[in-house]
Amino acid sequence: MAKMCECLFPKKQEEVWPLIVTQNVLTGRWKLAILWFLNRETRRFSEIKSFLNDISQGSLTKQLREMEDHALILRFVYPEVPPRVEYSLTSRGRSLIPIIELMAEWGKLS
Amino acid sequence: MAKMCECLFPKKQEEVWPLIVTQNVLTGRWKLAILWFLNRETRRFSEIKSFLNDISQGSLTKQLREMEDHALILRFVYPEVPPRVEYSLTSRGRSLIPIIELMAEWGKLS
DNA sequence: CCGAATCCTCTCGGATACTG
DNA sequence: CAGTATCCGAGAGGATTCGG
Repeated sequence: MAKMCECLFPKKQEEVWPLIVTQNVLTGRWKLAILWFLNRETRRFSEIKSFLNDISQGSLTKQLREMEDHALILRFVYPEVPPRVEYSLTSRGRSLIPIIELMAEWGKLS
Repeated sequence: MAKMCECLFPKKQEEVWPLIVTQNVLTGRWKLAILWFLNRETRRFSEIKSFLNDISQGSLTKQLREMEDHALILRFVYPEVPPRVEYSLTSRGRSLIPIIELMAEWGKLS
């Protein structure tokens, strides 16, 4: 979404804060699609990358890190060579799925 | 959201298109807040501006134009001097409110 | 295979000044 | 009061290279 950000609203607009919180968490070019994709099942880095087939490795890493920081996804590194890394939704991340689905619904009808 | 954009997914990922459509429509620093605000009632330009009290006139105009282009809001100009302009949700815009509310809910609990 | 580090580009949004 | 026109800076995201 263009940019969703860390805006501060004054006291009297406190009611919109929660909305902005969610906006900030979901802001990022690929995050919605990633959530959508991980909802199906746990996925490897390379699987996500090929699903979003226009994304660069660097960008994907950034998006995943941010989502991990926001506690939306879990990162598990297998102690293997070559490395294998799997990403899955946390319960917090999974709690965003209803929003994703509503958005998908809306987009279908539009 | 940071940037929500006009990504093209290949055939096999067609299922995410609708999600991306919605993302594109909602992308923009102030759009969610504006939808939230206009849902209460029709508002004048200056009312919206003071609600989002950090926004500049130019930015507000841009956001509103985009939303108008996406047919989310309606713009009505009163033939007066000085000008008075009111913005309201279209039914299409109103159909986004459930999403907004879910997001607000989520932000409250987080 | 996955990711860190750089560099680079481009777009969004803010600041400012000006108009009817 | 509402809007347009310009200019500008910040930061998101892409490309590339290197490394474990």
